[in-house]
Amino acid sequence: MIRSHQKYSSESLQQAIQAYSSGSMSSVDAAKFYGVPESTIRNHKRRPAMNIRSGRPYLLKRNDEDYLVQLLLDLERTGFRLTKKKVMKISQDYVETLKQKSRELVLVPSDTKIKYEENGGTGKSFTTIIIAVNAKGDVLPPLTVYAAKHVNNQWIEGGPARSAYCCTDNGWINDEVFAFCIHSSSMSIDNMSTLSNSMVNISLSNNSDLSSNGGGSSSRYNIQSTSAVPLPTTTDQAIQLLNSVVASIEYLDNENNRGTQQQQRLIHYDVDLAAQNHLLPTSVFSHPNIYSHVNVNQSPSASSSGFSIHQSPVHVVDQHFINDNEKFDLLQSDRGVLQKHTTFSDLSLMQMVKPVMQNETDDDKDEEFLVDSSSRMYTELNNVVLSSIPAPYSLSISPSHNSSTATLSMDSNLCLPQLSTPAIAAATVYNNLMNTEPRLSSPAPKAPSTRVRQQRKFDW
DNA sequence: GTAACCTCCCGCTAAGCCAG
DNA sequence: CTGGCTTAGCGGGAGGTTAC
Repeated sequence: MIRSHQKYSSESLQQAIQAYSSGSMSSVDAAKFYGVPESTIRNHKRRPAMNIRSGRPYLLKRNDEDYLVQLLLDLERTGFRLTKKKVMKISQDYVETLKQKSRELVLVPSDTKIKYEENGGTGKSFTTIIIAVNAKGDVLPPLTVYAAKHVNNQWIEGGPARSAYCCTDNGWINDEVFAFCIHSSSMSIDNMSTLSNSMVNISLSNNSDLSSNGGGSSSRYNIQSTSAVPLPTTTDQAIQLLNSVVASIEYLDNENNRGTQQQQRLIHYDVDLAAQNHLLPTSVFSHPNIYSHVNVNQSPSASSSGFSIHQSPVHVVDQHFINDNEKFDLLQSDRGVLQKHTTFSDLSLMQMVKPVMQNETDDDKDEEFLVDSSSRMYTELNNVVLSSIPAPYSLSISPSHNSSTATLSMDSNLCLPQLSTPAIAAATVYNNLMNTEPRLSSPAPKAPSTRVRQQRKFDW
């Protein structure tokens, strides 16, 4: 028999149950009067806990569900990047809270906040802090890149003056942020940028017309011209002050577990190989001039900054011939012509990062970060002498040092993990660099690894 | 690889039926 | 008339399938 399902209203059923329960009507009379099946009326009297509806019960009441939705929307508006996992976690906690029979109400100050995430949770939520130091020792104000949609005002508290803040989806720098960094620093970087194993000659302008000049579709800045000069890997590692990964990446693969020491030995092997070929020094900053293969001269007409690099011994490499698979780590000069080679360090580094990235994908498909921070070790550059090259005054954002050299001193008392916010961490490092008096010294042995890259920490 | 869609199962209520 | 049994219908969730 096909049943007609619930053609009456909930109010009619409630009134019928009330009439039957009070004894004013029999179930038959109430069924006829309110149009509700008599068995349904009797069922509700027999089981008062029954709900008036069909199907499985909802997990949340309408009001509770609306509140949860509003909460998530508010979090998004405040710049909190919500991933699927975080939404699930918040919802689960919310449901658990509602399930508690006794909900305690407390009175707290209006500025009391809930610490949702500490130390990045899984260690994959990073905040990038970029403090640029040129070879002369000039320091640019920090750029802090948060993994969020909008910069929260609380995130910039304690940061140094003139520092810049921005957001990306994953907290890593990208092309747009790089251009923003350069633009916000109000500096002309003509002929003065060293990136990823190459010295890149970039000229930027804030041109809104991108299509006419081949600019990137997503970039607001127009790179007018570029050229690259190959540099050794060691140069790149030394100049990347805050992210100097000295390949101390441990193998996670048990079968190929070699450990940190072996990785460092491999790097040393790479450096020794370069030394045998009479190439650039093993320790870049210990060399009198890191651009020993490049004649750096003042040129009043070469660019607006009056600074140019004459690179007669080095062939300018067209950027279009550079791709991710080609590195310019070794420059063999014995034949009179510099040639590019993919070095052992590149190969080993790629082999090390690959399993980490694979594990990352398996462990957490929701997150966007590719490298597990727990498998990376960062090495500070302690008491490293920055060699001098002539630089235009326009590049000197900080008070210029009269000396031709500056010592980059990273104090061991910079307890970055104990700092509360990335902005304060940036201020600590930045102020330390600014207050360091230049002095000549030989490179000191590398200090024990310290994670300079501060994990995102919410402590509001 | 991922999102959308479909199917099946399960929990719950609605409703018909019957015996007392 | 009432209580109890049985089954249909509703809706959520898990897992599989399919399309992009």
